[in-house]
Formats: sequence, structure tokens, C-alpha cells
Amino acid sequence: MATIDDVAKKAGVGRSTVSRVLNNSPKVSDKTRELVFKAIKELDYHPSSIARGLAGNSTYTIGIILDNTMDKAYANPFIYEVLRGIEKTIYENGYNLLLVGMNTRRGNKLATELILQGKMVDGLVLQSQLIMSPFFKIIQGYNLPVVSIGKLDKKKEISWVDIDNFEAGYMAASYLYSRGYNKIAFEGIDDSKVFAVDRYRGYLKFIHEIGSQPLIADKFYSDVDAIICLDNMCAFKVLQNCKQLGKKIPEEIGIMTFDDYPLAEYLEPTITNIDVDLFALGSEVGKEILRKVKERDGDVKEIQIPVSINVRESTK
Amino acid sequence: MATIDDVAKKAGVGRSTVSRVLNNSPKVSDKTRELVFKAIKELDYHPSSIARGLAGNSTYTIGIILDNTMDKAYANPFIYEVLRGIEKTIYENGYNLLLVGMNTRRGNKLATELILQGKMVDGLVLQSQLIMSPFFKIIQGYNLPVVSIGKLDKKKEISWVDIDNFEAGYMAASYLYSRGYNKIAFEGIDDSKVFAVDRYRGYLKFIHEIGSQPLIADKFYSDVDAIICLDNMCAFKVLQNCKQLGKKIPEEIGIMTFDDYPLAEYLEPTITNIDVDLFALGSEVGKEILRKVKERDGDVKEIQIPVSINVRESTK
DNA sequence: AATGTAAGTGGAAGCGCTTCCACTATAGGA
DNA sequence: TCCTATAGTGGAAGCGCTTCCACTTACATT
Repeated sequence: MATIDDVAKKAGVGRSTVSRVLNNSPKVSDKTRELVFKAIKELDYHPSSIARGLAGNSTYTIGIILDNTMDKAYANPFIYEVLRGIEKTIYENGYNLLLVGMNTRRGNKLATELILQGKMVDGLVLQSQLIMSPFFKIIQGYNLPVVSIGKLDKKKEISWVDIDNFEAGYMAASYLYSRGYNKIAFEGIDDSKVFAVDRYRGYLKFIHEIGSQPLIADKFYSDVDAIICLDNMCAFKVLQNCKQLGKKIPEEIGIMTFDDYPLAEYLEPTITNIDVDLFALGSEVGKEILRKVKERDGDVKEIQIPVSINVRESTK
Repeated sequence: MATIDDVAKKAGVGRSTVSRVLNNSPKVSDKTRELVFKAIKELDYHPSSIARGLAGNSTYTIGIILDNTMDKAYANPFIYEVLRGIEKTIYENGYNLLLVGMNTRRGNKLATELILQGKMVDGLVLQSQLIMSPFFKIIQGYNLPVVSIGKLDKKKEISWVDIDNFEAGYMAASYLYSRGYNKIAFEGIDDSKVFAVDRYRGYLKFIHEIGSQPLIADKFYSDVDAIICLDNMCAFKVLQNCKQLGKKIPEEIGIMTFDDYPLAEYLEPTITNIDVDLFALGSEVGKEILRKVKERDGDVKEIQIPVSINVRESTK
């Protein structure tokens, strides 16, 4: 295993010069730089992140804390799609990802230790709900760059990235209206979740803009001609109800949901939905944490990922 | 941030004694040990993994390479459920998880570098399909402990952990038979996937044991009274076909599938299935890689996770 | 009393880097 | 011509640990 000294010797330069080349310092002449690169290639040298971490102040590692204790992965696959997006950005920038789970007692302890150790990770990504949890207070003391997956309603001096759920709700309502539906209900309201509240608020805004009142569908869907479902499971139930009631989709009733989950594609009819790009969400999270790590600047960004519409069979 | 020297000073002992305490060396008297522990607690000292990695030979970090380039997380959430199991075991044993994705070109490079750097990870977990990939050859040179998620059909001198898919197939057939079905077909045969082949082989074994011949259902399901579906998407289609054909479930036709995916629970009727415990699979992967890392022994284990049955409405 | 042994301990080297500091050229200005 | 910046470079210290080696005890053996 070649070390930096081997490279230095082979290139006929000093150890610090090699280091400078590795770190893209401008204070190296082109001639020397080439010499060093040649030696690196010949020796197939790879710098040790461990040593770099000890010596300098960067481990090129981002920690990520997942709140996946409770849910089975397929009950809540969304966070993993976000993870994929994060990975991509992180890897492309030459960083590593250290996964810190909360699914054990030790999770908490470990997460804390990572920060206490200071040098283990350069930055931390975590889900918004964890920011409310008690252990997060410990983190705050160590002014480590942090980015939240998911909107923070209270100002917390932390950057966050989320789907633009307000826009999603608005877009769903406005699309249905544009297709000729005008008694549009919203199903599955849930005050406890920020994304749910935002989707509903987006819906509300549009409904008010056209001078209407929000609706909640009754048992027989008799007073509505379209239903926006909070999520896929909700859509699934609404769909089954419609079938039992003998309602024709999309003629008598239009249905929309959010997230282009496989269900939406396999059901009969397939469901029109507002597609939320979780992979893009993850990418932005990655970009933001790297920006904070590299620039070491403190300004807090609130990033919303635009949504798009996926027209299928459940709407006119 | 307290260091080992601070602890040594506070406890009034040498630095190496503190190190011995940290590493559970028996060569420390109880008195001294207590003194050191007290100092550690008072200083809220946490050893730096980075420094330990550089000095010793362990980083207490396991690398995991996910082959998640292509599939959206919800198209294939299974691997993430395995991941949850791995996390749990790894964290409980005081190790960290370094995630290495393949979802970029750099993925390959990085994964290789991790190994080349040698000290970055103590062991490596990867999906069976990656073992066949060209980049795996590079890994082999560095005799790092490796465990495969998923069965390896060819002997590769690598431990693997997988669901007992053969048993799963056998169990499905035998359960249907025990409920009075005797014209049992297998739907969704796929030669290209080890798990699919094993499920089918398990089915075959039972069918032969009762002196029958394997069946493949025709378009109208006229010659069968039960169908074992390779996976949930397959089951979903079979279910829809049955409805169109007006077949009564479970009276006229019994349906079974594998994996207790949410679909199985939400469909009408709900689907009886062989539950494969992917979380347990992950736990075993974690245990096995830690065993190899700690014991540094080379014996190859082949671990099969037992399956269980989940009776729902689609069978008599 | 002299020797041997084992348990316990501290000192120091070294893991592979980064970075500060001191140094040497080289070129430009007086 | 001499002096002074400045770009470029090498040496050495140090990051926080582990581990080897040398050393001191205390006690059992002759």
C-alpha cells in the first residue's frame, strides 16, 4: 500500500508538495504537479481518508440519521428514495456516507458520539422529526453543518429541503378544475403531518380562488365529482368505494393522489397523480449539506422541490 | 474535546493504561481500571474512531455496497428492509455503517478505493449480484472479510445469507394441498433469478412428493384450483384476472404469494402468503460480517432464514 | 538470601496525513 | 548592481490513538 512518502520519493519532491497537489493548492508549479500525478498513477496511490481525517479537519464523510426504527421499509419506502438521491450527490463529490440508524438504543448514543468525536463526520443530514427529539439538543452545541430532510415549520436555523406540498395540493385542485370537475373534495386530512397540512392548504387556496368552499366527501360520494386523496393508501380505499358504489371513473368521479407509487400504475383504472420527485429531493439535500460543509457559511436555506403532474386514467 | 492524554492525566496513569482499559485488556488491575473509568466519565471522553483507525487496525466500520442504481426505492424496497436489519446488528455491536452506492460511475471507483485504502472499513457487505460484477475482482485481492446478501450458486469462498426460498416454495404448495387444493399451478417462473428458481424448485419437490405433475395455469384458469404467484405484482395480476373471469376466491381458486408486502394486506381479498423475514436476514448478515471481522477466520457460512406462513382470505 | 516469574505499568515510536514555518530560487524595481 | 518581493518547496511537528518494549514491583521458588 503506497503512502504519501512513497509518492514523494518517486516524484523526487517533498511530502508537503504531494499533499498540496492532493488538495489542489495553487502553490505548486505545473511541472511539479505533473511529476506528482505521474508518481501517483504509477504507484496506484490512494490517500487514506483516515489519516486525512486525523491530520486535517475533514473526513470527507457525511453522517445521515434515519428515523427508521418503527416502520418496515416497504411501509415507508419514501425515505429510501430520498436516500438514493443523497447518495448520488455525495458520492459524485467524493464524499462518503456514514449511516446512523435510530433503530436501537445505541443509535442515539452513537449518533451523539459521532458528533462528540467531532472529526468523524463533516456534516449531518437528518429527518425533520428528529430535530424535535431531545437528543438533537446535544448536537446543537457542536456547530456542525446540519440539513433537514423535510420542512421545519418553526425557525430553527437549519436548512431544510422538502417537496413543495402546498403547490402539489394547489396543482391537483387546479388540474381537476381545468378538466371540468367543480365539486372537488379532499380526503384524508391529517393535522399532525406537515406535508398533509400543506397539501390541504394548497387545495384550499385554489378552492377559494375560484370562489368555492372546501368539501369533504360523504359516504356515497353524492355531493362531489372529484376527490383528491392525501396519499396512495387513501386513494386505494376511495377507488374501492367507488367500485362498490358503482361510480364510473373518471366520468362520474375523478380521482387524484400524490406520489407515483407503483400502486398508482397497477390499479384499475390507473390513478392521475401529482408526482413528487423524492430522488431530486435527496439530491438537493446532498448539495445543500456539501455547500454548508465546504463554504462553512451559516445562512439557512429553505429549498422546495417543484412537483409535476402525471395524467392517467382516473381523471377526464 | 477530551483526549486519551487528558484521561491519563486525570486518572494519574499512563496513556497506554487508558488504552488498555478502552480495549478491555486483562492486563489492568481492577483498581486502575476503576480510576480510568471514573476519569472517562468525568471528562465525558469519547475515543476518536479516526485515530483508532489510524493507529490500530480497526475502524469499527463496516462498508455496505448497495446495487440501487436502477430501481426506485419503492420498486424494490426489499433491500432496504434488509438494510434495517443490518443496521441494528452493526450498531448494537458498536460498529458504524459506511454506505457505498453504485448509483454513479464514481460508485465503482469509490468502492474500490475504500478497499484499496484498506483501513477505511473492516469488512464489506454486498449484494450477491455484485459478486459477479467485474469490479469485485479488485476487492478479492485484499482479503477483506466479505458477506453476500443473497445466495451464491457458485462456490465463491464467501459467506452468504438468504431467505430459504426453496422451503418457501415447498411450504406454499404443501399448505395449499393441506387445504384441499390439488391442482396447484406456479405462476411467474423466472430462470434468471436465483430466488425465483428456488421457489419453483421447492414447489416442484412437493408436487413430486404427492405424485403429481407441475402445472402452469391457462388463460381461463380452467385446469387449476390454486395458483402460487412468484411475487406480489404477479399475484396482483392473477387476482384481477380471477375477478374478470368471475372466479370465486378462495372457493374456486386459491391464491398464494410471497412477501407480506402491503399489497397483500390491502387487496380484496387479502392474500395468503409465505412471509419472508428480511429484517432477520439483515440481522444475520450483520452477525456474520462481525464474526468474520472479529474472528478473522476464513470459514464460509451459508445461512438460510426460515420462512413462515401468513394465512389470509385468498385460501380456503 | 538469592533468584525467578508474572502481573502491571509507563514511555516512546509510529500510523499517514496536513500545515506551519523556514528556506531557496527567480524576477522585478531601485 | 543590490535589494526585496514572491512563487515554490522541504522539513518537522502534531492530529489521537495502539502497541512494542523496558521497567518495576510483589511474591513464590530454590
